[in-house]
Amino acid sequence: MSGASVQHGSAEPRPPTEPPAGWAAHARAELRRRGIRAGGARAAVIDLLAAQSCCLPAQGIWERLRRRRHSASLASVYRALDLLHDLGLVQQIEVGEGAARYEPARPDGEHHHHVVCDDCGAIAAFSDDGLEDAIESLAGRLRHRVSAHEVVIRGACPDCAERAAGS
Amino acid sequence: MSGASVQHGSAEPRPPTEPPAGWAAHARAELRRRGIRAGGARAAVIDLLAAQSCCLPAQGIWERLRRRRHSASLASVYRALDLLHDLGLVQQIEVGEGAARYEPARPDGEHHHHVVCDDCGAIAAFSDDGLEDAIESLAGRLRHRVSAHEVVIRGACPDCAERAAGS
DNA sequence: CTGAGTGCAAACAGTTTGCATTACT
DNA sequence: AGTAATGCAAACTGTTTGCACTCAG
Repeated sequence: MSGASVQHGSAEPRPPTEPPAGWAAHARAELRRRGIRAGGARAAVIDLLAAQSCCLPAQGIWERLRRRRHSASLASVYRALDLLHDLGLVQQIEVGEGAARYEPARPDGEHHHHVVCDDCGAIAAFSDDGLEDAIESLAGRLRHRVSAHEVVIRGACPDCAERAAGS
Repeated sequence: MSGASVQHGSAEPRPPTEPPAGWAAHARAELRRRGIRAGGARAAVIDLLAAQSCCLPAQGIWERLRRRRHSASLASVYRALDLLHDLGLVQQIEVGEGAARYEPARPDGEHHHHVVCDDCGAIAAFSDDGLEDAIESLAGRLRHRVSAHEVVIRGACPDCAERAAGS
């Protein structure tokens, strides 16, 4: 057993993780609770994020909204994301392509990290208990009051690796 | 033992890690080996990076060069960093402040990661064997051909945490 | 009715690029 | 001498902001 040891750890880059079930409702409730309105653009962004699941750049979110002929200005998308991020409802991720990416943050704290293909730039998600444990342990030893962490792994994705080896 | 278990693991955010000893020479040699010239700006950037040690943004590098009245255009700084990064001589780091940061990459592969203060934005370095082990193990289970990884931890730094608790 | 939310366009910051000039080797 | 490297300034990209308008509560 070695590759097989992947069970609850699920270190395999999974196909775009399933969208967090009640996230949209959760987010909306949170906004309402704070007396923040959510008609128009803000609501559209929430719905879209809830449907997608793996991190999207602001521009990507905006484009998708367009296609759904749910026009919203790019500025409003940024504002909505910024707000949701401040409320801890979405996580902002930097994979180093200049543009920030956003994805819903599950209320239960469950989360994943990302592998970025050196070659084609594809982004996949993975989660690994061993990694989380190591970080938790580390967090206890740091003098910082740790609030979050982010891991980015780089490497050729299966397809690109094969293509490179093949030729 | 708990905080004391920090030995070779050195999970403590260390004061700006000591600059990698012969890095400048190593970098220069590597350039020469490839027939790449390194007078002017490029050399200045190498020297500066070798002296500093923890990640600096491009602008910061440029400013420091100015102060040393070693004028070099910002464009050249970016070009130099880009080149060095392509050659694997410097690592590019994104801590999510919009600007990329750069630091010398040690030839022996030894490296550290960063903790960013949520409050004041200060960046500290740390390294942790447990974390590295977990990532190595994880890398083996991924289907990607892993080439690098980057961990960013966020949280209040000791000073800010204390200040927040104090008031 | 009233202010929070939105759209638009202009402003910004970081980074990249074209081209003429400089200076290593 | 010949060519890679540099400087300058303009172009680009992602993101933010000011202001007038609109719509949800």
